[in-house]
Amino acid sequence: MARSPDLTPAELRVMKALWQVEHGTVAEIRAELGRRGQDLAYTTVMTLLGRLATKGAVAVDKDREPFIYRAAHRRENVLRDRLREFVREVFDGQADSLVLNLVENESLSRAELRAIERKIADAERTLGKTGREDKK
Amino acid sequence: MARSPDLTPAELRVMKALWQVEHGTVAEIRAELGRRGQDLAYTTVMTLLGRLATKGAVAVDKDREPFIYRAAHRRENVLRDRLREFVREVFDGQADSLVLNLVENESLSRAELRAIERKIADAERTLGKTGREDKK
DNA sequence: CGTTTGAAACTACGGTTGTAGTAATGATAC
DNA sequence: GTATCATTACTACAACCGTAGTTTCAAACG
Repeated sequence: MARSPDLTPAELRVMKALWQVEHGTVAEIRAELGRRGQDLAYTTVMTLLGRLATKGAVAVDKDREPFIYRAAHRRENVLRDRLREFVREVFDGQADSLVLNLVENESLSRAELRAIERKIADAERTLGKTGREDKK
Repeated sequence: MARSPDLTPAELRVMKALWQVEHGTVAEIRAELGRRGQDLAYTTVMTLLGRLATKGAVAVDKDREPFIYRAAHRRENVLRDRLREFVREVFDGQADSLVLNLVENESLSRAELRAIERKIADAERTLGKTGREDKK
């Protein structure tokens, strides 16, 4: 299912700027990065975009100049994959342990906790509907 | 409060082996890594332990030879810090968004969801007790 | 047209990471 | 006590990362 490519931290920051602007030229993406407190030389942004293009993380429209860049993967999918990876590498796949960690160490406001409770209720209902049972 | 040092993926794997064995020689740690499917040359493990020692992530007892290594930070603290970092870098600090992501994308069994609900209830009670209000 | 200019392409470079080989050294086994 | 073995110390090295400079080129200006 078209795994989203591995991104370095700097590359991820570029992707975020790109998701923000939807699509744009190097200059525009650079400007967005600047707005986010990440000031990079024009050529640095080019280098990063070039690397991202090589990885297939961004698509480049070279018909018009300056080239127009656009993300090749949806933000939510990339974040989902990163999270999966993180859960595996750091929490040995124990997603629940990660969540408990967050719930216990402040990190979440009351409203956020409520929102999560709601989602959990939904998720449990879905599990019930599909007859899915507990793992292991 | 003594931030735990930055660890590369390979270094983290060594730390995990170390936490598992509590303390040990290079050979012992290497064996534990092997048990976890991570076969490395003896000297590679040494190199990593050396780097970790330089960073202050492990303490070395050089009184007896072979040296005895031991983690300088508690596992839970290191994981907590890694998680914090991850939430910031990938989810822009939106811990709730991360959790929702997990709850929505399978990842959690029914039992795990229940456990989380319990923890949330606890957390909300604590928030109430301390009179802490929602952020923002 | 010759020149400036904006952008793309290519090159660079020091630091980190993962992995390990070689050298030195001290303890061990005969 | 000398050959062997375990351990540590030092060195290596290619790939990757973050950052950016230099070169090239084509269009736009005047």
